[in-house]
Amino acid sequence: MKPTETPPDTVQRILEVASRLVQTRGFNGFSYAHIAAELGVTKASLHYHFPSKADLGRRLIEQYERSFVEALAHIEAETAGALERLRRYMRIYSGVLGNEQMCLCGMLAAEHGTLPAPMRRTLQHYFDVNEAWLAKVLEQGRDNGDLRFDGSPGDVAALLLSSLEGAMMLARSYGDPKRFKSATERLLAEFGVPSAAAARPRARKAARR
Amino acid sequence: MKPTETPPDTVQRILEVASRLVQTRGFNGFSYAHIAAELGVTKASLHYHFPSKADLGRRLIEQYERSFVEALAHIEAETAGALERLRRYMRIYSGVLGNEQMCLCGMLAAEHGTLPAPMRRTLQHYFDVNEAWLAKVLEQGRDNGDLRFDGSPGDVAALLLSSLEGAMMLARSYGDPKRFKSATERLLAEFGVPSAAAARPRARKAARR
DNA sequence: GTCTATAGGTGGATAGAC
DNA sequence: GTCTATCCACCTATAGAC
Repeated sequence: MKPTETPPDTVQRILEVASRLVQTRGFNGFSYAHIAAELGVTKASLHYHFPSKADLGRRLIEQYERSFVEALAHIEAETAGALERLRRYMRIYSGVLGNEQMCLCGMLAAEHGTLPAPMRRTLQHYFDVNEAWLAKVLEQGRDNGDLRFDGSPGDVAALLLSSLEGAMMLARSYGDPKRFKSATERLLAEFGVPSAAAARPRARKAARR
Repeated sequence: MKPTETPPDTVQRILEVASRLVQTRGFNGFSYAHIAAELGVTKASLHYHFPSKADLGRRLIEQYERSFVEALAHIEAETAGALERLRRYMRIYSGVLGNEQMCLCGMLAAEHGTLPAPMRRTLQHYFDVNEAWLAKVLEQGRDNGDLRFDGSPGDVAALLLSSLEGAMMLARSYGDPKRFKSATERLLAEFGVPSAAAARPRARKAARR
């Protein structure tokens, strides 16, 4: 039995609203006043749960990373092929963009120059975890023949992650999610699979010139 | 002879400092006070040249786009091959990143949700111009055999631009320009040239598995 | 064109009552 | 835990002297 936990969990509600605000307006574009207004509480009570904004920011990243790690575990449990896993990975970002939001950490990466040091370190960790997961999937896929690419899995993972973040940013700026979809499909086709994406390896190359 | 122009040009000096501030701290991360302090003038005199911050922001984008258009013209004048033009294009961004700065417009794209409407429109135009130039180079390169890629030049241009912006953002966040270099080389190799990059078309593909 | 001075607002953060 | 009240730093912007 739970002893005396707050049932709807104030902390969680604050984090949810704050996360959405950062993902739409950026860390320097939202304030305690915004959160307070949306939740119908005062700024002071927010400071009770999150003493400083740097504190709030750090915990936002930590929660975001946790939810990502969970999602990645689900992907590994529910899919077998490397290509399908990459697809699912990209679909996570698709979902974020569908809500007209930017990836929390992509947004913070842009604001890196003004972030408190603790947030920078936590942010780094998020990217490291993502890149490591992608590299693992890429390597396994290459080794069992699902995927084909040149160079190290780590380098490809880094480019993949960068491209996804950039594509989200531009697609959101254009207000056109199709831009993101187009980018992900091409990335999968180029890096992932000269075999599976087109069901006929050379057919599409013939479309050149 | 020049009649009575302000020699070091106050407006230009303001724009230069402001641009650097936006590219390192973001539009919501700098203030008139920052510029004033660096130039040794007062905030009030800045407002004389740029009445509102939205005004300043819009003119920053316009100037950034102009300098880009000039650079693109130089590239077209000095190089012939599509691949070399793409390389030169990427080198522009490399130079920006080398100063530990983000692309002005990539930064603003992240902050899109909080930008004044006039800035949003001007920003869009910058991306349109870049994408159009890239698409033109890609199409010409494909038609004369310099480049090979599937799909429309426009789609590839969009991915290329997105990937570059994303790669800049992440590389700057990691404080590691090599991450950007690695990304651009791979992009050139994948999209640009199964022939020129490796001087031996199939050799690198053979490195799979 | 640049200054001083200031308006009017919002930022993050704290003290202390309830 | 949440409130009222308040602090002080900073923000964008303007008025008016020089």
